[in-house]
Parts: sequence; structure tokens; C-alpha cells
Amino acid sequence: MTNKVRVRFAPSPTGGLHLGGVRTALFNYLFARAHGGDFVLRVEDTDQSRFVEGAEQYIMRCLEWCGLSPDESPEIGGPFAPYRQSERKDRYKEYALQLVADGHAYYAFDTPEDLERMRRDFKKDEHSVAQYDHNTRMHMRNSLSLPEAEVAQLLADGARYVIRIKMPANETIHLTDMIRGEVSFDSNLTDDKVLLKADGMPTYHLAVVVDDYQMQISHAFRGEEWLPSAPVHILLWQYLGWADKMPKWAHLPLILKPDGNGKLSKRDGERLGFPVFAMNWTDPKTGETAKGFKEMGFLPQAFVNLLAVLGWNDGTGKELFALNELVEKFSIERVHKGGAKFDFEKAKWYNHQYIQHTDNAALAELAKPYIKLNLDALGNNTELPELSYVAHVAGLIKDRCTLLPDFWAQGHFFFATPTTVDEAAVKEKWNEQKRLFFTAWLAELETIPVWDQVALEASFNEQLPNHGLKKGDVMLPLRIMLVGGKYGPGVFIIAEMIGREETIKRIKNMVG
RNA sequence: GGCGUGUUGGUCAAUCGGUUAAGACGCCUCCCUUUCACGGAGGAAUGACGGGUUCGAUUCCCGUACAUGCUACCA
Repeated sequence: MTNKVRVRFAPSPTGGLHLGGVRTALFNYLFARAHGGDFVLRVEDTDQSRFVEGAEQYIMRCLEWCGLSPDESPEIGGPFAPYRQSERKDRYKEYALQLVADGHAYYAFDTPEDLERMRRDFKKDEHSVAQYDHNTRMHMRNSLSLPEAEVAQLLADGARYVIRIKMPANETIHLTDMIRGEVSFDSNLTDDKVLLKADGMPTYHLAVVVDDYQMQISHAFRGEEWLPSAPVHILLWQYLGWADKMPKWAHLPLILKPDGNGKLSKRDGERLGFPVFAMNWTDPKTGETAKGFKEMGFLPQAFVNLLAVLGWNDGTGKELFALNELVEKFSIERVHKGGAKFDFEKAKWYNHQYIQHTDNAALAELAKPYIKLNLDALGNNTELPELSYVAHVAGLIKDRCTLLPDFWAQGHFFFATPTTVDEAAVKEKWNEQKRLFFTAWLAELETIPVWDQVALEASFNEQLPNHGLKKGDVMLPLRIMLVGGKYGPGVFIIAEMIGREETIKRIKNMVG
């Protein structure tokens, strides 16, 4: 079963789950499903200083909301447990030591000050940066530069050390990327990355290789920011003797800021007024909450769809894909090489599309919390009507709703008497003649036998000639009375739905 | 600075050497609608630049420019 497709999403629990993270998870998920493989969630928590309480749970809830639940994870376990790197700590050191024994890595005893001095002393000009590599390592304190006896003594004394990879000289390291094709690197230009930190934890570089090997990962998808360190990982796979088991790589393009340039960040969302996290994230330290797509009123299906087509398309021009269609159509080879700027307007369009394609009963369920919230805020203890009524309303207003909160903004008058009325909209054309018309119609409404939109409109029309008015003269005033503003579905259906008592009340409010 | 990667309208993008260079979002105009939307019909708007290769380049190659990522005992 060594050929089985196994992929992993390996986030670091340092905060909210970013758009790009969800997209990486999505591509992993789609690939796994399409190939009958396993999708594993591995938590990369090797940096204890960046650990954030609750982040891991939060990431799992986000994946759940998106419908991208893993087959194996810290929470549900699996045959390759544990899935938290901090809990696999002991496994990494033996490989690091093996690399040292084989001459592919070495102990380094440098202090942070030593490193700082090296970077300063060896930089060639104002703009260059010196790194720990074949040029500088013999000037540092490590098991390559120090006498053997001194190294042994240092180790025996329990000196703090890290283990660094010894990058070979004059080698070209080749990588075949599923998205980018052949990519190559000069071994002289990449530094001797730390593999095992002084606290005994592995760095990403060691951990990702050991874990991908042990978890039998067949395909590794990650962000483009990892490409420069790929040669280190490839060398590790070779040095550890696992070259034939190395996963196929794919480096995903970045998601960029909508304006200007650069990688999309949490700050951009705040600045431009849209979320960058899947769900609300509250930083446990600062207490600050960053908005999530979920809470802003996105449907998870829409969110997943828009992420899928950010950097990928099926070549036909089709834009709307349900998750199962994505599983069927998605191919990693069609993923773009270049980064894409995130367009929130387009994101909203997707949500609008999904709202249109969701049936009214389901929409009613989705809109309910938002309606309830606003009703409660009004404080006049108005009960939320039964679901069938909400569903009816949803059907009437869904085409003007882009985000879930719009169901209140566009339909509040179905649930409560408008609190603000745009009187200015009718004021200058208002006159006694119109007032008399409404007073007369009001009398009709008291006794009209059938209360439905057809009967109401007929009665309204009949009244017109008696007052020398045209329908257009009084339609807008009626709308303002019932709705409060110049928007919403047909006025007579609104009257039908809110009922006789409420309709009469709202007209009286304005006619007196 | 070095290295890697990338570059089709404002944005997302199709094109696997030959097209009037699709489509979508957004924008504009008109129609529909006695409101607002939805919907419909139109419109403006694109191959960074310079060299090659070729009968023919958006497409292949090289260079330049620009962008972006990395250059941590972070991932």
C-alpha cells in the first residue's frame, strides 16, 4: 500500500486560519478525495514561543465549517498518531544525530551574539546579507571548526547546541514541481539551516521531512514561500536514505493584497473592510477579534468555491462548482504559477450566487439568527415568526441579498414596524388629495373580505379614480409607509404578509 | 544585495504558434420593473519592454524592467 495517496495540511497553531491556509487545505482535500487517498491534519507546533492557546481547536472548527474534515488529525487520531509535532519531539533527534554521524550535519555552539557578529562582519556591502554557510561556517564555533576533543568536552558539559545541515558545495539540486515543472538551486547559495534547535525541538525543515516520511505522505502541497528551502528538504530526503519515498511537491501560488502588492495579511482585511480568516478569531492575549467569513455571512460552500478558483480553473469558463464537482474536476497541474490578488467584490458575487441557489427553507434557517438578533435589539419583544413565514420572506428578498445579514436589512419590515421612515422621499409631492385617498382606502381595508395581494391591489386601483389620482402618484407613498424606504418586493405582497392589522397601523402612522 | 518564482483589461482569467485575444467580477449606457434589486441587451478596457526562432508569435528562447517570496534556533 505504499502507493496510496496521502496528503497533509500542516498549519502552525499561531492564530487565525488565513484564506491561503484554507485554500491549501482545500487543494489537499480535493486531491485526496479524487484519488481515493487520505487527508491528514498535522499540527506544526514546534515553535513554543509562538504557540497560541486555542488556535488548534479553532483551525479544526474552520475546516469543519468548510466541509474539509480530515481523515486523521490530533483530534480524531489515526494510524500515524500523534499528529502534533510537539508530541513527536523524541523522534526527530535520532535522525539529526544520524545526519551528524553520516557527515551531513554538525553541532553548532554559537550564541545569538556570535550569529549577529557573523552577519555583521561577513556581509559584503550595505545591502547584502551574510549567512551561515560554506563561506562562514569555519569561522564559527561548531563541530566542523573546533577540535574534536573540544567538541566532545562541550557536549559532555551539556553546552547548548543546535544541529545544522552541512550544505554540500557545488551541487545543483533539482526539483520537479507539479505546478512549476523543473526548478533548480545552487547548493552554494543556501545556508546551513538549523535542523534541531537548542531546546531539542526540530525546526520545520527536519520535522516536515521526518513526518512526511513516517506518515507516508505521497504528495506535499504548500505555499510558494517554501520554495527557497525546498533544496534543504530534498537533500534531507536523500541523506536520510529515503529518496525513493519522497513525496511529489507542488508549491501553490500566493494570495495577494487587492490593492498594491504583497501577500495578503490580516492587516489588509482590517484596512479594506473584509475578512481574511475563515471564522472569527479572538487573540487570547490581546482580546482583539478579527472578523471571519462565516460571521460576515458567507455560506461555506461559496467560500470554498471562491477559494478554489483563486489560482485554478477547469479551462471551460465554468465558475460555480459544488465541492463534489471540484473533487471531480480539480487538477493540480492546472493551478496557476502566479499569485492572485484577492477581490472581495467577486467573493461577494459568489455568495450571492449561492444564496440564489439555496432553497428558501434552508435560507430561513441561515437567516434566522441574524433576524433574531435584530429583533432582540429592537427590544419590543417581538417573536420570531414561524419558519415557513421566514422562508416565504427569504424567497421574496433573496435576490437582493449578498451576505446573510442582508436578510434583515432587506426584509426587516416583514418582521417589525419600520423604526425609520424615509418621509423625505415623498414629502414634496404629498398633498391633501393623497391623504384623503389613503384615508378612504383605510376604510376599505377594515372590511375587505379577502386579505391577499390580488384583492388588495384591486381595491387600491378602484379607489384611485374617486380621488383623481394615478396609481403612480400613490405607490411610492404606500411603499414608504409599509417598508420605510424605497426598496423591497411588491408592496401588495408585503401588505398581505404583514396582515391587516399591521398594514392599517403603518398607514395610519403616516396619514394620521 | 543574492537566490528562487512570476508577468494577458482595474481584478480573476481562457488560449496547449495561425482567434475579430473567450468568459466572469467591477464600471458605464439602455430595456424591464409605478421602488430597490434580479434579469435582459449593449459598451469602454488586455498580451510590460527589447531582441531572437518561425511563413507566422500572447503562446517557444534570451535579455531588460517590474512584481513577489525567501535570505531566523518562525512556520
